[in-house]
Amino acid sequence: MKKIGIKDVAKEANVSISTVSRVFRKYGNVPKDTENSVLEAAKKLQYTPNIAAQALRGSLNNIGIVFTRLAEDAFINPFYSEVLRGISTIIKKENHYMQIIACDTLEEEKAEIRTLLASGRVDGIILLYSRCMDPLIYDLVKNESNFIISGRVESDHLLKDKIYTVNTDSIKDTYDAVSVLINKGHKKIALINEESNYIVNLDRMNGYKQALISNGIEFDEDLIIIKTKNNRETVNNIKNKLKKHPEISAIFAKDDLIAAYAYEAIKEMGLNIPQDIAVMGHNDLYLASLLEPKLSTVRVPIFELGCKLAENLIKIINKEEIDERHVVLPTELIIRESI
Amino acid sequence: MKKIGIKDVAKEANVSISTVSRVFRKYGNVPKDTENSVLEAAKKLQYTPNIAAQALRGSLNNIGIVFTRLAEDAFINPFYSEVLRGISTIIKKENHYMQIIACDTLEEEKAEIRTLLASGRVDGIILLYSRCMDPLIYDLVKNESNFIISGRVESDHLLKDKIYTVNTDSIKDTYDAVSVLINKGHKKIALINEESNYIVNLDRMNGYKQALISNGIEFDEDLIIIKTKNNRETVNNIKNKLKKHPEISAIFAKDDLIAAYAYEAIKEMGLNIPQDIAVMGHNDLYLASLLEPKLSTVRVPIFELGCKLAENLIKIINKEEIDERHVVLPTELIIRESI
DNA sequence: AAATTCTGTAAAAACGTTTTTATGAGGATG
DNA sequence: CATCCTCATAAAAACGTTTTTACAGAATTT
Repeated sequence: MKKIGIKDVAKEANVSISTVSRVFRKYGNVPKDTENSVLEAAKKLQYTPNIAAQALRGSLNNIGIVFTRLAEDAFINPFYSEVLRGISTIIKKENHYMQIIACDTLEEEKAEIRTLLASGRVDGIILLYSRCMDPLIYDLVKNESNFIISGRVESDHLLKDKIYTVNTDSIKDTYDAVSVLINKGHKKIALINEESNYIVNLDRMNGYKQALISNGIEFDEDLIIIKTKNNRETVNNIKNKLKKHPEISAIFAKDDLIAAYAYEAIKEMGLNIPQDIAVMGHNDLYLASLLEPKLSTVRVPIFELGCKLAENLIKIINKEEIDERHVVLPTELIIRESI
Repeated sequence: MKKIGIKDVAKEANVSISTVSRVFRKYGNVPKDTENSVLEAAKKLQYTPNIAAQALRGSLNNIGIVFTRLAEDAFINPFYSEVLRGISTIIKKENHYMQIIACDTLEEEKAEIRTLLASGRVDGIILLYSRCMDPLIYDLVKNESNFIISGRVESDHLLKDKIYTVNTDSIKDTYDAVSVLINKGHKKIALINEESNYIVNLDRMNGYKQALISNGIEFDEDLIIIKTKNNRETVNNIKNKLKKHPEISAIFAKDDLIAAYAYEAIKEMGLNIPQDIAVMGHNDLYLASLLEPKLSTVRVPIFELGCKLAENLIKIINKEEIDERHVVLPTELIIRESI
């Protein structure tokens, strides 16, 4: 089955190649009847413009979405699904396409992104994370690449005024959430966090600490639990911590998914939520209201986050004005049954 | 910043364009020292081949992944995340890329897929679903498009021998799962299913019916609950059904996510799982073991499903031999605490 | 009526590769 | 020493568009 191109349409319609092109590109200067005969010929031949040829003159209108961490972890958290949904909504409206990027190592990631951008496969990328002092950022800025970050960079980052982000105020969110626990009378509050090389996790820690301090509670390093890759291990770590510190009466989990592990640990120990231990999560995944008792958490407008990321990235690509370089979205404390 | 191309590299290395190309394409007939000077020049100039130009001669090496249903629903079920993870693993190994496709209407979907394939943006597509008598299938076969289906088509589908699928034996899985409930003594078993225009849902219904019949239990249309878009509504529908038929002692849910709604309904009614009502799910999402009590379910090798889909699609694209046109993956009954 | 502008279209250049064809220099063969 | 290979490379064609430039002929202005 021979591929049909603009040339065939031109022949069929008895016009030149350029006329066909200007009909499709809406270039103007083509009378109605000529346009009609071209359109008719195109329809008859089922003509679809070749995207590679178009891209050779312009762009593929592709944007890359970078899932970080090992590919293993990349898609598991429903958070990502929801961001994706937001991105997809905008991307489509703007006639762009989404390319998924998930790498196994940081080195691979950097090389892959470089190639993707340099080769023109994508016009820009969305980083769905923010690592501390990420060399990738420097690389991207140096190459004047189009990109936007979900999250934020260090407050004193040298390139802060050259990059774009969409974020929630993670420190304040955590501060508020932990404060609620404190106001309920909890004095010993454990924090379950993830690896500290992601800014968001630093922020959680920071908000947690500040809440304690500003309420006159001493920060105790030993009340921090770090989630490991092995879920069972995480549950056991939580149990051990609870055994070691029976005075712990509340837990703040960095993410609802992690809060679920806390639930598991607590229940396995025969304790009750919230009577024995209160639990607070973060993100308000749909999971939160399925847990028993229903999880109190911080609602993050994940879908809107995705939309804003896509919206602004496209503006960046088109060199349009962006009002806010660093967008901060509002969150909401959702109190359910777990505290 | 001027974009540098093969021409610049050629000039830098004092060779012709074709020599540079054959170095990169490993075409042979180029001595080590020439090769080295080309490579050096390329490195110095940070040359990356333009993907659009390459694609104009060959292909973009893109495959499209079609999420069906409204974009709203597309990404919510962790099932899709997991399939995606599998696909991504293979795709990368084969030096291909993934394009996400999610449409709002069937009409849009058909047009979009047609354009995507005809324009050369993607070389083939993976359909993450299988609709009954889907006109799209006919369209794809007629156009000799490369595609593969997650799921299966009707047993007597005219094009059955022209398409490729990867699936689990959904009828048998359901049959087995429901049989377990029956063997435990349950006689009135409700089924929570989804819209009947997807083959997988038909299969669930079919397996359910056959299990009943072969155990001498009469099928009762009124024990079927269809999930609606509104989650709260679904929970209420389940509650109403349980009130109307207090003799119901077990529920089989088409999907773990739906089983979670059953949990909610049962708990809100003050009943206990599994003492009052046993619940069985399907898919073994990570959610299943987080629910309280832990959900019994059918484990589907979702990751492997994704891998196989990608593997075979790439074979189809490369016109390689495929041993099985319709791959059926094994499943496993996981009995936890909910029955 | 001549000069100018406008319209509609064609021709051609350009995009950056890959691949086919051509070519010239040595080397081997008769 | 003429012929034929082989090797390394260059030149050119091709991929399918978009866009610039060119050019007739019609319409308008002077």
